[in-house]
Order: sequence, then structure tokens, then C-alpha cells
Amino acid sequence: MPELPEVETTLRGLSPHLTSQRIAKVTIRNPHLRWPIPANLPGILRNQTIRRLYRRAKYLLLECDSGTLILHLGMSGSLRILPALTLPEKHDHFDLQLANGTLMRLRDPRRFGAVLWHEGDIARHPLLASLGPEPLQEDFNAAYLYRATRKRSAAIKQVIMDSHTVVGVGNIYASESLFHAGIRPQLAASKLSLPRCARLVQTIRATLSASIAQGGSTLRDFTDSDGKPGYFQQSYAVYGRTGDPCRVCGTPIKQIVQGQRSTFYCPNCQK
DNA sequence: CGCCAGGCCTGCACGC
DNA sequence: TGCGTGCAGGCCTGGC
Repeated sequence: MPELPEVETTLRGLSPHLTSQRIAKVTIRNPHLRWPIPANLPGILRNQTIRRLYRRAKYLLLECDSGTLILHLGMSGSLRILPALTLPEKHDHFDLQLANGTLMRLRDPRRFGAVLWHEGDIARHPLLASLGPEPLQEDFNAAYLYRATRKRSAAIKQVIMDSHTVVGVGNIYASESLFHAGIRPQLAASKLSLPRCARLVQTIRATLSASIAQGGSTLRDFTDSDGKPGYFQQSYAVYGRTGDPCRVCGTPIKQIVQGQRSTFYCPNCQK
């Protein structure tokens, strides 16, 4: 589920519920996520106030009094705001109970997500220290992408999915952005011209922004029992459309495998 | 049953 | 030797 737009939508949905609130109780039902949830976390977090929530790449960061709680949703994680005392279901691994009665609950069937704690400068955390620029910020621009791709012989799709190049471009939006930019996913990154880098930066921004905007329109449902921000109805240009006609030229969409991930593209529109 | 799935870190091999 | 780079493996469950 979570690509960057889902994480951003989750952040926006959680923020008003959690900002400036005091943590009353932390429950770990299953610590076995991608890394173990620290066993001492309940003791650490109790009575701390959540000062602010923000996002870096796909990490949700809850800045508290003495450190930062790092949340990652992996492939199947979701966070929800629920009434206190809501009974946990299968795969509900972690709860933050606030003093005002609000309950934030993490569900993650595949357990690729993470709940970690860091004291001190969060930018120095090993998971965050070597990340590239945010796709929606100014430092991700044509000149940057051009420079970052000069010595990269790997396929452009894999390079834009590499978090050292730019963060937050997952498998769906990599295919989508390349389609809108008219670039073949297999093209060696070093072969992209500056104008094509400019175009790709623009389409990465546009696809992510459009999806975030769509997620925002479903925010009112954030506290619903299913808590899913409705992305499944989203229609894609190429992702998941193997064999279907390209929406621009009618050519059947092709599916290939790159770096063990499926890639979708139009062999006519993308050069 | 086998296969696939939206993430992403780690370890290894390689070439400069 | 050390670095950047590219690749494969692995973590899990659920759905088709």
C-alpha cells in the first residue's frame, strides 16, 4: 500500500489528532517488525508530549520531548485514529494511547514496517542519514538529476527508485512518471539529456502531487474503521495495465522485470 | 498449490 | 585498499 502519497496522507490525517498531545500508554502486541520494536519503548514514551509530526522520505517522525519516534509502514502498514478501548484485531501490533483518549493504532500484516526510537539529531539516524532530496522540494531539480545520473549505467527506473537519488518514488509512481515523461524505463540513466531530466523531475512531482491531492480528498474518512485512503480506485496510465491499450496511442502496455520488480510502459510513447 | 504484491536494508562481487 | 555501483536475498502474510 504505502507509496509516498499514502504516507503523506497518513501524516496529514494524524497530525491534528497527535500534535501537542501527551502519551499516556504504549502497547506492543507483537514486536517482530522489520526490526524489533524496542522493548523499553513504553517506559520511554510514557508522559512524553508529541511536539510535532513530519515526514522524511516514507518515514513518519513523531518528535517527542526526549527523542523522535520513527514509524515506517513497509508494504502493508496502516495507522489509524480510533476511540480509546477499541479492541485490537489480528495484525494490530502497536498502540499509542494519548491522555486525551485518542488511540493511534498500527496494523501491519506483512510486518515490513518499523517502530524505532532515536535520541539526538534525527538527521544522523542511519536510516535517514544518506537519503537523497525530497521529490517535492526545490533541491530536486533538473540540474540535480542530471548531475546525479551522469555516472549511472543502471536503468533510469531503478535510479529514480534509489533513495540516494531521490526519496519516495516507489514502484507504481516510477512507472507512471516515466510514462508521462515519455522515457523508456530501461534507458541507462547516464543517457538522459538535461531537458529530459527536467521533464522527468516535472512528471515525478506531478504524479506524486496529484495522488496526494486525491488522498487529501478522502481525509475525512481517516478515522473510519477500514482507514484505507481509497487509493485502490485510482486509475493509472500504465501500472498494472499489461496488454491493455495505452491511453494515448492504443499500443498494448508492456510489462517487464527490472531489479526483481515489475515495470510497465508503452513501447510506442516511451523512447 | 505456486505465484505475486505498493519497501528497502544488507551482504556480496566487481571494476576503477 | 577503498569506494561506488549493481545485483540478489531476505523479511512476512494474504489473495488469486
